[in-house]
Amino acid sequence: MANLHRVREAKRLVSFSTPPPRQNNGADGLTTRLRRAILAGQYTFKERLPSERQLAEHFNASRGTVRKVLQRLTTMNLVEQRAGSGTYVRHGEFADRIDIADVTSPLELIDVRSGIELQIVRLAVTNATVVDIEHMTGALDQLEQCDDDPERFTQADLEFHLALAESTHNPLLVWLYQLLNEVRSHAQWRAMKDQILTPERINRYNRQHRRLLAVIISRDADGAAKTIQQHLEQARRDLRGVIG
Amino acid sequence: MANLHRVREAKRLVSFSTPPPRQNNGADGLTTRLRRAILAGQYTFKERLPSERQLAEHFNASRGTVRKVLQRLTTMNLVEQRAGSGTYVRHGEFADRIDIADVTSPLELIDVRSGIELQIVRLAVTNATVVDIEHMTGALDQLEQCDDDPERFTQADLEFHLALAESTHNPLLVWLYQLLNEVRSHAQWRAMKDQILTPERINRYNRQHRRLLAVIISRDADGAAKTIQQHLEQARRDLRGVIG
DNA sequence: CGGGTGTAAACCATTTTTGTACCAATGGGG
DNA sequence: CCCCATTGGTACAAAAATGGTTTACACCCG
Repeated sequence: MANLHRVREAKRLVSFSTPPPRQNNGADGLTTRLRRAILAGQYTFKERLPSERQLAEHFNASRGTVRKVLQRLTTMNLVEQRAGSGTYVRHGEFADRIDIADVTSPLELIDVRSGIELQIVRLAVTNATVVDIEHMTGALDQLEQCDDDPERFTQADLEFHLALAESTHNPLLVWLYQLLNEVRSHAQWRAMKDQILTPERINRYNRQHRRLLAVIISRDADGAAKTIQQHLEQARRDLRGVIG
Repeated sequence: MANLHRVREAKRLVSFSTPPPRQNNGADGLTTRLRRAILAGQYTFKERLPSERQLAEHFNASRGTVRKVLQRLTTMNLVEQRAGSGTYVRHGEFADRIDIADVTSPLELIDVRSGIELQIVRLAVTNATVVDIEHMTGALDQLEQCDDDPERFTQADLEFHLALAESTHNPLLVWLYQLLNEVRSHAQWRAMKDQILTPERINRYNRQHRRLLAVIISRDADGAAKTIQQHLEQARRDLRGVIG
């Protein structure tokens, strides 16, 4: 105990404004470490990762802890355990956003957007505040000044729909929508943009946008759902017209 | 020393600016140091910071002092203490570098799932093949053998819904759904799972699952939409019951 | 002196981790 | 075909870590 005291006295002199260190290697720490490793692709799809006992030794933890970690990863659907065989990576079938973008057709994208955006307007009707509505109105004003330029229209359209998503006040929904936008820009969509976005179509889209904002302001849930469905159905039709 | 203190007190009474910074390791000094470290984001959201004893040693203070500091930080709502577990950062929920999973509440997750899954069943009705239906049937059979174990039920439920998603033959949709599953396990969901999944509720969920599969097989789009909406509405209700 | 502050030590309750033993399933080789 | 080593699955108790609490002591300063 006397020794301890001496050490502490010594440290006291060197004690700077150093913030204390963080600590790792609990079940929580291991979970994030392994999860990151898998998401980063250090273990490829269907690869068998080390046995629980090996992992335990490697991470200097007990098998019970490793087991808890693997269980969490299992419920995350990142990994699959087979008794007597091993633990296999279940993530990465579609390894990256870029890959998923490559295998996604514009029509498939619209199918997914339909689900997301319908939910967005539903929640927007109930959750949008006055400030949100101001944001959307501003974005819509900008949007309507892009009648002729497909490039600017695409950008402004994205802005408007993003403001719409944010008005739900659901961060997960916003996050998902931004993810979809990344796919959207990578997909073959860009190639057809110029073909699809004729001035007449842009005008029609803008009328739909204006109507959509109106029904949201009037808190008309059914009307909003109907409007967004018409909007996306229109987009789907236009797309089909260009493709086939 | 005595003089210095008296001067400080005098100044404080006259309420002049900036009391001389006691950069020492008193409770006050430690509070501001730790508070700054947390506000500066040196400890990320939900991170477990060192134990009281470790902090005490690091700051060359006694555990009692550290304890007082942490108590203040707790009342400031910057930090949360759990007996037997540790002290966790409660601040920085809306900082930039965080995982979306950490900031998503179970209710928000259900709102998003509603949109996605509704679209999934819609597309499943039109796109599911005989093989897909076999997959779903198999998953459902397994699901119904987990009446009593919340852990296994969660896993089997995930499997069933995944088969459902795959039956849409829309890779983007499947990819998105798997993304949601990762969030689902990270969130506070894990903590409530055992409270929510009582045997009766599991049974009710399974009846809804069975009905859902039936309407998909019979290609009844409206019925499927209605069923999945009821299913998620039920989940939302159960969740609300546990939370509030 | 008395009040405020910091230190030290001990003990409790809870949670987490570890250690251990055994079982069941898998897969390869004799 | 059977044997057997390896793997995950499970259960249980001991040990360790952690916050919660109390008590006693020392110091400083009004």
